[in-house]
Amino acid sequence: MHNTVTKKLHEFPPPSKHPEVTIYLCGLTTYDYAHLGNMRGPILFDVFRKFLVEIGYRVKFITNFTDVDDKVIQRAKETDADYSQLARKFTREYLLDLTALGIEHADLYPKVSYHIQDIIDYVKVIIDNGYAYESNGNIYFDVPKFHADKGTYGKLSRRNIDEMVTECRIEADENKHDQLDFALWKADSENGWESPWGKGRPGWHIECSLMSTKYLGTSFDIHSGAIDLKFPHHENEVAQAEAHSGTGTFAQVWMHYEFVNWKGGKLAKSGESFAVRDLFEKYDVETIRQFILSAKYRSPIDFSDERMEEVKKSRARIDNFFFEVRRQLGESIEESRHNLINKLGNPHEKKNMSDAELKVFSEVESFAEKFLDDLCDDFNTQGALSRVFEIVNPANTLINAPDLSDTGREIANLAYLEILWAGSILGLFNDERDELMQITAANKVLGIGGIVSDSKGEAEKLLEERQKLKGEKKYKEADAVRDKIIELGFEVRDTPDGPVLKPVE
RNA sequence: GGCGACGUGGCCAAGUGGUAAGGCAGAGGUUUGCAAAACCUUCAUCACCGGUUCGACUCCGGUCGUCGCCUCCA
Repeated sequence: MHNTVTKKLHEFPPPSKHPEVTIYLCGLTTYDYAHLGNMRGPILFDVFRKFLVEIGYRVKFITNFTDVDDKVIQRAKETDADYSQLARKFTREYLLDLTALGIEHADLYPKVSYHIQDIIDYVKVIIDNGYAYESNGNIYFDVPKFHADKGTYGKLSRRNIDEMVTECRIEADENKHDQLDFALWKADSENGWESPWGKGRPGWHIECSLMSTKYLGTSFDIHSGAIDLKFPHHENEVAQAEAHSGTGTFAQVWMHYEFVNWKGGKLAKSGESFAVRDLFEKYDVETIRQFILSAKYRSPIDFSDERMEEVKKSRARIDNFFFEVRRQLGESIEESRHNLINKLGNPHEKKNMSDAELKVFSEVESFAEKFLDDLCDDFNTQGALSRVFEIVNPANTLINAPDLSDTGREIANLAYLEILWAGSILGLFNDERDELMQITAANKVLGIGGIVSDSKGEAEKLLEERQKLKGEKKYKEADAVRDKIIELGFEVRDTPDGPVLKPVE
């Protein structure tokens, strides 16, 4: 894993941590619908967790909700709403989006509003330790003092504190001793809670220090968030946690992912943006997930309809392979990868394979290792994804061969199962049984009723008609019938075994 | 001004000190009544300039360019 602090790759998780790893991801401020950028973290960590579990770890994954915040309060004022209700609404909506995207729930979603007393206690300790002071009902973190004692402020974001004072754009505040100081607690008579310093509410950074360490311990394995949180948010979290615990061990690894950009700039709720759920109408959730996974997490990724169409098309190749495997194997499809690997992998079986079969088999056989190796390499999802396409080609060659043998059929079957297995980690490549459920999940978010018309029966009738016309060599008429079938949402494929219908997305 | 990331074929995107995965698009071909699907073939010397090295796209320095953060933006 790449660590932001060292800018180097480190072995992760450290062997001493086996078998449990602890992860904290900075979550969402709940004042609006989530946009696609907000989903990069959750999608990445959904895959990362599944991957860690696959290679034998137990994962404790926590991501928070910032439901007490300037932005929430401001939005509530603008819309004349109660701010805690507003926060609850968007928390709920966000969870629906996560579900629609097939993202496994975190182990815990702590909210700021449930941790006010904890935060007050936490701030007290920092004050007692001498790293914070009170000023007109506000509590500020004393950055210069902390830095003088520990010398670590700016370590994460590689900032020089002396230069920051002259160059930074933080506005001077009468209450602060120093420009760099930041609020741990803000006086707020209107939306505040009682505290030893009067009515107020937590500053932004304190919640994450408190909630991460409360549930994961003073020192935990990964702290993650988008790149823009590196400074000041994460830098301040480190300072708070160290000022609180007195030790220099907060997160072992800092993992920052890049932005999702759109039209040359970043997606942001404050700028031009769109809600992720708006995409559900146009793209199925796997397309969205595959798009996010199609670049490394440390690179920015540009969203556009063109990109999404490309993803969709590439995905269609896999679907077509699945379709062909299911069509040809039908009932005889073997469900266990291990059975097939054991059977096909024994020397006797190998001896009877043709050269072509042997070649494909060895590629399929080594797939899983390559796939996991890529993910092991700083979570290279794009590399892992490309492995899937690497076995689709040879497997397609096999299954479409006119002289397909039983062995060849089994090898193709194995390739199919390997891809399903990879998909279970990536949250992709569900076969048709699950497709309907996902559509339903997305539709629930959109409030669309799940009406599925029975067009298949009709299409089948038309297909028979087309066959008859073809037999009479009335090709024009046959093509017209085919057009009708396409209108019903099916493709017609003429296979050596006769025509078949394939539902179009 | 400070800090950070990045610049790989028409587009997107991995990767590596020893001559560049994968996807999309393009061209040609096999198959097909046609189409669809599939397969085969074909398409780059890695922004530029220096340096280190037997050898660099990969390491170092510089130049140019793009983007982000420094504003409670994921």
